[in-house]
Amino acid sequence: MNYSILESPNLNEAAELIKSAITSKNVVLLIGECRVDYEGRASSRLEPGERIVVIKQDGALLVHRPIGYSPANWQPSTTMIEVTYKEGFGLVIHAVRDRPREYLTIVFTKIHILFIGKLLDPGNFTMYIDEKELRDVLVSNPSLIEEGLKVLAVEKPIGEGYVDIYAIDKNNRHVLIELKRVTATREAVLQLYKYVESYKSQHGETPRGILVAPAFSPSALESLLNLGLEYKYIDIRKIWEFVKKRNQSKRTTLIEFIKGYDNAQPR
Amino acid sequence: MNYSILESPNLNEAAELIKSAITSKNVVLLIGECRVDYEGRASSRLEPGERIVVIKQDGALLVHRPIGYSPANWQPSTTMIEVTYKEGFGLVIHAVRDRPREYLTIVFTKIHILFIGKLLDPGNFTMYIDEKELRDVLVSNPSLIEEGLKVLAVEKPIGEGYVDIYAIDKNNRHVLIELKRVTATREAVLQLYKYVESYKSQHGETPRGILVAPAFSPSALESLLNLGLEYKYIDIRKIWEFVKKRNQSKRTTLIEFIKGYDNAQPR
DNA sequence: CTATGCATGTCGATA
DNA sequence: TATCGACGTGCATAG
Repeated sequence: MNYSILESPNLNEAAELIKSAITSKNVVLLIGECRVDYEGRASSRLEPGERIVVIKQDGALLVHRPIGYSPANWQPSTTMIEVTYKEGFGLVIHAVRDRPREYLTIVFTKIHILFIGKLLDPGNFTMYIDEKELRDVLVSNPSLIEEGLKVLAVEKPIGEGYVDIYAIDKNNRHVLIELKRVTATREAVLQLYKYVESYKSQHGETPRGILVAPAFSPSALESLLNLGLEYKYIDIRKIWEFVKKRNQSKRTTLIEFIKGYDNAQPR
Repeated sequence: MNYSILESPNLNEAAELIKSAITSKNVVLLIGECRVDYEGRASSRLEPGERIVVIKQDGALLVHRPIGYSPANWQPSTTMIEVTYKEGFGLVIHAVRDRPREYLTIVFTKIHILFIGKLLDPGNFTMYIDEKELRDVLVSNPSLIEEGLKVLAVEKPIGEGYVDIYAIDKNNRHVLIELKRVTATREAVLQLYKYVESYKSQHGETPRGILVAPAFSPSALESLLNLGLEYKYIDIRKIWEFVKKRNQSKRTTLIEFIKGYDNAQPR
């Protein structure tokens, strides 16, 4: 990695370095005292304090306070960034986003650390189970939902939306299935209900509606009952087994590897 | 700020430093070559590459790639973090979250930069227009929605939820108002519909339902029509004027200040 | 390009 | 503590 790091740089000098770093698509990382204003969909002000600011190679910008997952302020990657030094004022970073039109202004009065570098990150990122993958597994193995179920369509347009799985049961009754990878709430039930109602008015036939999820909130269960809908628990671990099989799973996960490597690992 | 920074530290030494840094609630920032595995609600693997890892004072952890707003992997603040050095393997960071149970494992094979420091960040963060503020403005100025409207309640419980504004119109008809600060989708319409239906079954009287938003998706408009609900555009800029008045607006925003300071500022 | 729905969403408020 | 809904949600995908 090509990088340079400065401690307590002169703000004027820092401005020049950051400018050219952004032009040449380097990552810029600043740790220091700053304040931040934002105007756009909302409007906010962050009073002075010590923070970490990251400007990424694609113009994404993050202002991180010393606690919390989410940045206090930010700008996604579709951003024009402008850096200037204003005598007696500070180092000013303007980040402007086009759609929606949003302005972010950071003023640094003191920089402790300035890092500039080009990060080489060719590593692949793979997500093993998202909702799509869950759906694929259930479509390939509909008996995980119910014996004798036959899938007729996936993401079938019903009214204004798309039902995750459209199937027919062993009694030749049509079934609309809504999937949730996480705990299903009342919202999910209402979505399914909407599909069932749309289907009814379109086909003059009342289909079964099944909400499939690893867990259900009490209000979801209540709504299901009220609306005459069904539900089915699925075990996400069981799904994993299928995913692993599907992926031929020749590799061990890193976590398993480490567990094997050090059984004394405290937990 | 109290901090220390090391370039290309020995991994073993780094592990010790990071351990005590976490114990003493410092921010830890690493730039180097690592790989990451995650297992929890989903499951992912990130192959080796150069990244920025931040461990915050509350245990929040972020793995940032050189592009993009969002971290490739992360763990929110309710996390136990464990750091070990494994000879011939690397510096291992385990972050375990309790509910939901999730594991994040980072293995560094090379650290370019190790920053450890206690960030002092007392600065207040203020959001000037969020949905609450929008609601407050409309409650104080219901004529922005409709002439002759009188607000009866805010966040009134209806059935299983809360309608943003409950009012009565100039013809003494009750009105349920759902607010959106951004483009209203079909979801918002369904939410409003749910309130109207609940209200009807509770009071035996059909209230008007108005969806108030700065913009509406086509499907939202269609649903509104189908369900016999009304809608009203609001101009977010207009709302801002009211908010500014409400805040007495004695201060100039930082952005305005800078605009005034440097009119030659290119844009 | 817009509309739609998922997300390891996160976060805060509330019952 | 669990649930619910907002979010400057961001983001990918489909039409």
